[in-house]
Amino acid sequence: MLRVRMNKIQKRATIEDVAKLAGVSTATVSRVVNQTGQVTEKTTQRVRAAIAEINYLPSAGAKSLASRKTNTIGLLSSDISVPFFGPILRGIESEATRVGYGLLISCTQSSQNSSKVYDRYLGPHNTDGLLVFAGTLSDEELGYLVNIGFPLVLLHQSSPAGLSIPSVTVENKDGTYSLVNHLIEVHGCQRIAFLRGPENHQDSYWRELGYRESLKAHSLPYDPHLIGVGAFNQLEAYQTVKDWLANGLEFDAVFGGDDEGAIGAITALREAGQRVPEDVAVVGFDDIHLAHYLIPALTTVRAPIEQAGQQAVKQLVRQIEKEIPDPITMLPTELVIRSSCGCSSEQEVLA
Amino acid sequence: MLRVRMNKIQKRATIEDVAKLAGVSTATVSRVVNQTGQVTEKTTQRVRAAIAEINYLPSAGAKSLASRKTNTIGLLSSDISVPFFGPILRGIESEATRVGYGLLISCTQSSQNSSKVYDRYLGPHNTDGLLVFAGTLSDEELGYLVNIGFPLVLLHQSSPAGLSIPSVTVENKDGTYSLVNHLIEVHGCQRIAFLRGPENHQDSYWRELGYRESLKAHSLPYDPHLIGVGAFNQLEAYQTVKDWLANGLEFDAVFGGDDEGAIGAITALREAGQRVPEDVAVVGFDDIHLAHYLIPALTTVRAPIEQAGQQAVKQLVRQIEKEIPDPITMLPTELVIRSSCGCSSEQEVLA
DNA sequence: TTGAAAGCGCTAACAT
DNA sequence: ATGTTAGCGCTTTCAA
Repeated sequence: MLRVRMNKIQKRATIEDVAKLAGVSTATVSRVVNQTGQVTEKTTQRVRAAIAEINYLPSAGAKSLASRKTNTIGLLSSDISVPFFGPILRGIESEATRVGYGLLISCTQSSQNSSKVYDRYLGPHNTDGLLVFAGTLSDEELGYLVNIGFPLVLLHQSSPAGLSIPSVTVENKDGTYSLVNHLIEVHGCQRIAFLRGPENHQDSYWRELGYRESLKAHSLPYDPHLIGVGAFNQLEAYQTVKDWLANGLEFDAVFGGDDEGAIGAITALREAGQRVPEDVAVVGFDDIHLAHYLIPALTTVRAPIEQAGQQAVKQLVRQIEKEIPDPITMLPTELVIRSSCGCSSEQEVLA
Repeated sequence: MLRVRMNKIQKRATIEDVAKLAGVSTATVSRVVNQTGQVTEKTTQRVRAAIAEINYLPSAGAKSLASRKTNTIGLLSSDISVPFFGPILRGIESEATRVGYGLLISCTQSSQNSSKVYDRYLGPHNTDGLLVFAGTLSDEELGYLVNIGFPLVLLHQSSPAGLSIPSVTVENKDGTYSLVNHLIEVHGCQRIAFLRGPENHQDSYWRELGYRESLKAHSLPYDPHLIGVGAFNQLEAYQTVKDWLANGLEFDAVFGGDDEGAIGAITALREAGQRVPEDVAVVGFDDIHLAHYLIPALTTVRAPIEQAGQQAVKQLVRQIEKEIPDPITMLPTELVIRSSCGCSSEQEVLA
């Protein structure tokens, strides 16, 4: 008795129901729904009314079967919990919605079933194109997809040689260049240590380049002793700096490679009784939420992550619509000066 | 000349191609793909070989059209960038993948088109069920969906009266109760201020209840003057505490309502020259990433967010499979004691 | 401007 | 154990 009217297995309204109700053919309903072809204003009204009346919503499955288009894009990411995933997803979602695409997402621990393209969760069978985060698909898989003409955009990773897949990234080199310039020009740093990111990581590569170019631009020597493993990871950075300190390495600044690396460095420095920034300046990259709240607040580089997501979708949609995408989209970064470099920053905790 | 072999508009392999290649009927291919019905080992092999050879992947659209099942669940969220979105999404994604469902996500600024259920991005037309974050769907919309028998799970929000939609949340009351107990029992706090969260927010409600129960359990009076607006927001919390201080309100502890509120409180206290935790203890709720790094490190309450995501998917899938879901899933929280309450916490920056 | 009808690629009876 | 076949709900020529 508690389950009155529970058995309403009424199937959902179909285009045919609408057609019948409006007294037109399904073709006409399709025309007004998709705004394709000419339909009298009057007919259009009737159809719309019918649609509203029975709460009609076109079946996505039937639609894509008939039109060979899913109107959905896929996002492939290796780890959803990287700090900038939120902002980038936000950018992707808003842009996808804006241009009328659904967003299907999936995490993949890469290098597992690397060549089994055919049992992927995301692909030509359920999406019109894929946004591929760094490290989620092997070159082989990418090659396969490119080969069958499937739209792809690389995020935070440039295209493997051979395949020319459009990619969108941020200006790592420029950002680092400005950052290191600041250390040298404003704070007079002379021996700037650098905590390198993970091997084979594009960001690491370009940041190191920016670091070197800045040194060169100021006629400062590149000293390999000042280069260590940071791996974009607090603990590794901490260990490296601790070792440096134990070995008596001299330096007046540390670029952590990223903000996590900078935090690790600060921790090590502090444990060794060094003051930041008085004794050693420390800077990071990424401007994670936390950077703002550290004491001292971290000087770092900010990238327009959300825009990167939007751009990626734009480039992908271009391909889906058979237009030519930009081969590379490189978003500008911005220096965020706080206190850890030695600048005195205003109270910005509640900025 | 640069575009050799560009025109490969070869359409994707279909089940028929596989059938032909393997010398069987499409029904048999369907059987081996979906592991439904009996098929000889030998035939199975042939089919699998054919599938692998032409890289066959069943069209999702055709599949759902024929089977009336999308094998996809939808996630509706109002704001993708709340701090715990990462972990919860991670839980949702992993569980969805585990049970063989795709994940479609969409953000909705609620209270816009509130009743236009039929032009929603996510719904019965493209998903088998929806995970609904607090504040994304109006009661009316929820009612409509419940009414047509569409599987729903509420996240971080309990069911509106009338509709009995399964929900999964965390133990806000218990968590707060333990937290306040700690302040009273361990640190001897007597006048504990409370920064209330947003109006009509479920978390606010239960946290306040936990706060009051703890006071009562220790025969401490409930003083309305000690209750203020925190709104789960740094700035608001900051203002409130600043006002309190200006007005000479006396208190020996502040529960920020959440971690953001706690941060706002700490800022205000510090500006007024008060020391935390020596003069005033401050505690939060959520254990955001940042909590760990604050100075002093924030004592707070941690919820198993990722598990909440998993549970939500589990409950949703139960409904999709016509099983009975748990009406309410309440995940336990855990007290995280650091320094801001007055405890001396070990160095845990690199924990 | 509108309708009829042939698929789209798959599943699920029903046969065999 | 396997094949035949009738849809699933939509789009899209082609006619009218």
